[in-house]
Amino acid sequence: MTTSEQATPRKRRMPRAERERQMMEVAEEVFAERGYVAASMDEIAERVGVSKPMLYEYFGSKEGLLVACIRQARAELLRVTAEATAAAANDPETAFRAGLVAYFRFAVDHGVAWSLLSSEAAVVGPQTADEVEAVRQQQTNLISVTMSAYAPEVAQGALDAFAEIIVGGCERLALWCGRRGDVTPEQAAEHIMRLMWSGLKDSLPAEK
Amino acid sequence: MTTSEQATPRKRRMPRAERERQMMEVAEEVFAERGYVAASMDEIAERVGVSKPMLYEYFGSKEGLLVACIRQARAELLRVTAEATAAAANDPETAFRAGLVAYFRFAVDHGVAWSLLSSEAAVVGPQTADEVEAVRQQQTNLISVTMSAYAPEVAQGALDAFAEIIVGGCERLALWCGRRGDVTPEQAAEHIMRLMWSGLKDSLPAEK
DNA sequence: GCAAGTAACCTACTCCAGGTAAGGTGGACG
DNA sequence: CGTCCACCTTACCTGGAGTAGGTTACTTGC
Repeated sequence: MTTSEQATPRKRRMPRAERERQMMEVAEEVFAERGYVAASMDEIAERVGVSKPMLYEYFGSKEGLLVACIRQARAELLRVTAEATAAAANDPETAFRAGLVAYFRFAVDHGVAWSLLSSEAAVVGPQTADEVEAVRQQQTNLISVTMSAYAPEVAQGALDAFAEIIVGGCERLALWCGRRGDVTPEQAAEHIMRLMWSGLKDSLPAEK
Repeated sequence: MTTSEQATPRKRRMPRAERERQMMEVAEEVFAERGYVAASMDEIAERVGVSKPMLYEYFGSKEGLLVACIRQARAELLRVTAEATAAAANDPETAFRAGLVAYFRFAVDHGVAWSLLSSEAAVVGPQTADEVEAVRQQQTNLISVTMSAYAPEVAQGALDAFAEIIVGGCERLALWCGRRGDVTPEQAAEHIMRLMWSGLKDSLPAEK
């Protein structure tokens, strides 16, 4: 009887790492579809084709599962934005624009899942809120550090404030782009540049 | 026996409107303290000094209660920002700054409760997400309309994008101010002005 | 003053989803 | 070919959202 289950790909045993990846993938889908609160661990388990205690074995709790998803996305986001800005390190304007483009491209690629995570996650509990906040702080920090390399003598407080504004503005704009569907990352970045570059440049010291 | 309950202010019957206001007040507190998910209707009911079915009688569901809180805050926010910009209608720069100050003042006044609501609410379900989104759209719209009054010939798309960026940047900056604790609304507004005014002005046509 | 009506309120439940205890199963390795 | 461990399951507990139905006290017409 256990033989020849035609279509169904016969329940497989998997090594932990692989199962974890698969679970996170499914979880991201389900969270995106239903929203975190409405998503049930039973459904995620069922879609993975595994029983609920496995999820708890590997992630500890529903929130833990969400945190794992966010953490992975966050690492990816840091990688792409940092690489983009580093590639054009000699020119602040180009670097800034490249970072923006990379950010918006990431948002587009991860589509619904990322929007929902980024706008939804905080409600859950301190753990998750911290995790989402960490994503923003990481980006804020990247921007702040990059700027202060170009403008060492500007007050740190002002730079931090600018970084917050940039991150918040980008996040909102990314959501807006997703809603409209017809805005490219380059166009989005251009909007940010138009609105902010002039003010940013003026606050930085004279170019070398 | 029903007489002389010394300290406890003897359970009072209240008209619906008053009870509703009181419930929303308590709910805002509890949501802020525990976060939406962790907050329990039983606790809210107990703190109000009333039984759970009353909450359901008046608000329908836990999410309904949250929605009511947000909706009230939203009306208040619209009022203060619209009034502030209208007061200086002849000068765009002053109007913009006044609106910013009013926004940040509101964020400060509502403190933790507002931050949590604004950053937490979306996770709950479509109802709440829509409600929070409506707050932002309301502000976005206000900004967009105000701008297009000054710059009728600028493409609507660009104006909308700017409005989104402004709203997102302000939201993030407000949270940052709350975290630091020592930033006044005026200073916050000044940060936004420094970063954005120059770009905004250049995108608008020559001043009258 | 008093019956009648209704708005405010309560007790006592159901049900669902997060989380857990305790135990099967199959392949790797001596 | 036995035994060990990682992978996996069934069957349960618990707490909080939501509800059915009854009770109390305030108002209103006479």
